[in-house]
Amino acid sequence: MTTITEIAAALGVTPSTVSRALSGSPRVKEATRKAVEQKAAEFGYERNVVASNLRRGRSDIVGIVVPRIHREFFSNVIGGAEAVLNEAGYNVLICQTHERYEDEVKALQTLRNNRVAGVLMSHAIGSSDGSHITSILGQNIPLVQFDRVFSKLPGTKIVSNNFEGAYQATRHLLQQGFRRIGTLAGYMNSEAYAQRLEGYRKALKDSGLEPSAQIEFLDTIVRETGYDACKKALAAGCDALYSAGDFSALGAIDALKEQSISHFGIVGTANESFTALMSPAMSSLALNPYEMGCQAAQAFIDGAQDGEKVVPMELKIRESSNFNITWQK
Amino acid sequence: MTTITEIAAALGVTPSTVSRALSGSPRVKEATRKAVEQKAAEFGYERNVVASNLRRGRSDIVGIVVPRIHREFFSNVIGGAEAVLNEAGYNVLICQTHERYEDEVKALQTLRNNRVAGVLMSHAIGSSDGSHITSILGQNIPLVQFDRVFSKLPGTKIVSNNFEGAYQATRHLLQQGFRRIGTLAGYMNSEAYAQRLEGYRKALKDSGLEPSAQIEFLDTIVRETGYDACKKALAAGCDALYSAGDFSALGAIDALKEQSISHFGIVGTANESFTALMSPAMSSLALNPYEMGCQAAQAFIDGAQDGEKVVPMELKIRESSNFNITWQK
DNA sequence: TGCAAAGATACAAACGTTTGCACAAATCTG
DNA sequence: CAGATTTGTGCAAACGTTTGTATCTTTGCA
Repeated sequence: MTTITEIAAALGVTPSTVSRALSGSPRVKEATRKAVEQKAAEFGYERNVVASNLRRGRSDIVGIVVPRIHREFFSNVIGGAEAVLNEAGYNVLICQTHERYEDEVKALQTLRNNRVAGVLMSHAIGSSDGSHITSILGQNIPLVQFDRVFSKLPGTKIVSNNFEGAYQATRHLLQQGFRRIGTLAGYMNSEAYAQRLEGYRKALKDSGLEPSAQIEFLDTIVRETGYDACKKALAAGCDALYSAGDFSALGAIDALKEQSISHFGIVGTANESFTALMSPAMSSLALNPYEMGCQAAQAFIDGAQDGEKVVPMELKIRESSNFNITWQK
Repeated sequence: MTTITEIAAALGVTPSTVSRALSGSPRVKEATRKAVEQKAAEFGYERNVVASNLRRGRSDIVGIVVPRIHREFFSNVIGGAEAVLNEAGYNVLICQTHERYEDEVKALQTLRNNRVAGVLMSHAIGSSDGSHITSILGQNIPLVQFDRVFSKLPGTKIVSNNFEGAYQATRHLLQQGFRRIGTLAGYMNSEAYAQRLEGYRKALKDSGLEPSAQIEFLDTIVRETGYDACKKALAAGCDALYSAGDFSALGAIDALKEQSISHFGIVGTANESFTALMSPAMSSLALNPYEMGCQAAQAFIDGAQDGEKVVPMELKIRESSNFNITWQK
């Protein structure tokens, strides 16, 4: 690997001049810049970013921390963020927390130790308050949160209109004719889930129905827990469920198919691609992950001011919320 | 951020001693090591990996290059690799190529410039020979390829038994009673796809059938091209398709449902999760991505010797390959 | 007790870049 | 044309570690 020192030697100038020439400083003659650029090309020079980062005290790497990359939602956020960041000259270091607090701490430490330029993150279910985040990142590493955010932390937060969305989804079920609607509600240490629960409750109230803790199934976000909760919902006389996640809705459908239930509506959340492909197709409250990723990246580039940006959700109406549905294997 | 120099000063020793103490060198007295470790803990010291990497000429980051992370196959490979690599003290830098040669070149340059410890990759469809890979990475960065590999390149290759798998999948269709079986065949600059095509052909020949270029639909890996190819297959009198990918198989199914075809079998490849959830459920030749990721990571850790490791595929038999199937919307 | 061997630490250079400051040359001003 | 300003380059330190070599201190053994 050639260095700026070698280029400098070949041209009879100093490394400083080469450095300035290559980084576009105005303090170098146009002719020298040309000469340097030519020699650099000739030698196949590429800046040693490790040295550069050490000297500058920061890197062009932006860390993205997500619970799991294979969730479509997150991989699409990453896709959006990456597109914007690459365009702006940043690279992306992706860390998974597997929903565990310990892994989240490790990931943040890794990113800080690598002196990343910033962090975009969606916190793990296992981390119930954000104090570790700021204490690890300190003052110098800008933070942008998306989807699952701790609103008391500094920096920009990119969120969905969870309250509105859940309200619409629940109202849609009511309009279809369902009357006793339960919810698979996720974890309450996540503000996103808490807001969805509130939206669901508001929709019930606005229709003159009283929310009941008996049919609010907390902490259900995976297929298995969705299955279990749905059985309880059936026992409790529900005829529909608004699920704050698609996988728990899938589990609920497992239960419905198993018992060949009729007139039981389901709306999930996230619009994972399987929802459109399964049969009957699942209605789902779509997030807009790619857009959220773009906005998170842009917020970082713009300097991560405090504040919240809302990306709207969109209800995708399919067969699972049709009143006349019969669930069969 | 505290440095080893500060710790050294606080203890009245030199930075070298601190460095050695913290990195477990046998050349420091046990008492000093204890003292150093205690002070480090007290100061909340964390090694500046950027400086460390510069000095050592390499980092603990392993680059993973994939076409797209939101393909389940790849995100699961990444998951497996990450598990093994984290365990061994490495971090993971993920790059997407979006199937484009130019992006692949950029990704590899980024990784090299960051002095990654190694690269695990699955090449883009757009890159038709691997010469750029070795020329960018050079001698010092070990390379492990997985799934889509260039076999002439040095380093370990982790592959599926594509030939065997496609042979079994096609034979399964034959055994079900299908007689004119076409294939949605992917891109021939990828050895994995080429081998699947060969396996398919062999299965036909072994049943006394002659492969025909007319019903081998090359370059079809996405939903749209699968749809188009299936229409041609129907026109050509096919009664089944072995598809080298799941998304093209999905497109084919779109065409079958549109025309309410009966007795037409489909087997896809990759076992994306939607295949089991859709209805009728799609038979698919499952890869073993998590295991491939683990093996790729392990091969890197073990030193990336030349050679090939084969991870077996497994045929998941579902409804789409049942002879009596009728496709309906 | 003396001397060699081993053990522990210090010294200093190096990794490759960036950047404040100094300085020289070129240009401008009156 | 002298002095002031601008422009272009060099010098040298710094970023925080790591590591080969040198130096000093123990320890062991005769």
